[in-house]
Amino acid sequence: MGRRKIEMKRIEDKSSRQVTFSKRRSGLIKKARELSILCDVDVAVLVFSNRGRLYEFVNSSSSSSLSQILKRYQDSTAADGKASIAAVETEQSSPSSCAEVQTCGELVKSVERYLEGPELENLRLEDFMRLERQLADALIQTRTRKEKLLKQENEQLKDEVANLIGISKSRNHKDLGVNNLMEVDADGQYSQPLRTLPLLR
Amino acid sequence: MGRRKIEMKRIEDKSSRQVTFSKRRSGLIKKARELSILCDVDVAVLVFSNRGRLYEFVNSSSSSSLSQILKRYQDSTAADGKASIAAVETEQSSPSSCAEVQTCGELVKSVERYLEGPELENLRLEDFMRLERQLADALIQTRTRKEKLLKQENEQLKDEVANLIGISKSRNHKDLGVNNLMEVDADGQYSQPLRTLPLLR
DNA sequence: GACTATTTATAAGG
DNA sequence: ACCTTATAAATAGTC
Repeated sequence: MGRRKIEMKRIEDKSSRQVTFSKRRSGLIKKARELSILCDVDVAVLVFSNRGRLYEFVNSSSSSSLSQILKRYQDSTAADGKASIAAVETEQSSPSSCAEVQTCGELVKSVERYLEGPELENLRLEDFMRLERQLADALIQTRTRKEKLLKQENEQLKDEVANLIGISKSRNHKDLGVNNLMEVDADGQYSQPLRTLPLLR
Repeated sequence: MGRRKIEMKRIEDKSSRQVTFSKRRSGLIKKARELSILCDVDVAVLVFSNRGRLYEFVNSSSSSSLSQILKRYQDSTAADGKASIAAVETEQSSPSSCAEVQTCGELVKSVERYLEGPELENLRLEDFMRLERQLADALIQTRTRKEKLLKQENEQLKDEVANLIGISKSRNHKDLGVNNLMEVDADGQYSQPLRTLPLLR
């Protein structure tokens, strides 16, 4: 149904996959609504984005058992009442202003869900052995990344301090230009001088 | 999409409503499958005919939470004794011989996705600080649970060994019944005697 | 997000 | 319930 026929396989380009996801998701939900109206039947559609967000359609006159199940599900997932609340398509939810934070929150949420859920009781030893390894790995990677960022921040701050000191020192000079400031900065850690510095001249 | 445009309201003629139901239902499920394939997301579609039959689509790699919901739902309907056997339209929902393992796998998957994804580059320090805490907590809880299970297993094995080599006190008794075995086991760690033990008498 | 060339879904009819 | 076909609707590519 487009300019070209497309192969039925995962769309590799991330951007167009996202676009298609958005279009087809709303198409699917529209069709679900039409089916429920035209044929007077109960329909539920659940779509989970890769970020863990839920888009759903459930016609209002759905059987109580179904809506109860779904409600229970939403309650369990909407533990923290912020952006993690499932986006409900019928109400045309607003997109998140800060996807990366939500992504982080999503991971945390799924960890919490996992550790708090009733499934926990049913897991076997091997599952916990495996999970432990995975979490340990994730923790290591997270710590590595955190420390890298801490270090970067540290060096930026050092440079900033160095520059500020240099500026006060160079007050003795007649004509301190941008080029001089850049030389002071040079320690190979970042390619551009702090943007605020030129303003201090 | 037909010879004529139709009003979006319940089709009154029973026969054509049935025909439309059949056509649109399969169309909806086809679209659901395409969405799940093209965009690599989890999709579930549930359609209940007004006779109570369930037609569903759930892509096989669905998240545990989803399949658990569906499973719970199916259990609840089966218990009600309504339309006991769900009619599965096209794709069979994931057989998942062991839902809890899938749950574990799902968490791992989301951790991996999180740590491999391009979003990682956009996160800020605070996100990693928070994530580290969460992962550390999750790790502690996982280790606690793992060790508890290890301990339980250990004690079960000890008892099993004790029973096998006849070290248990009960050996001195003439008539060792199940009740006695249960007493031997009693250390508060598990409520039932091992099912295999009675066979060993 | 809007536009259209196409493909796809499907309403009506056989 | 299955085939056909005219037509409505969805949507892939594009800007």
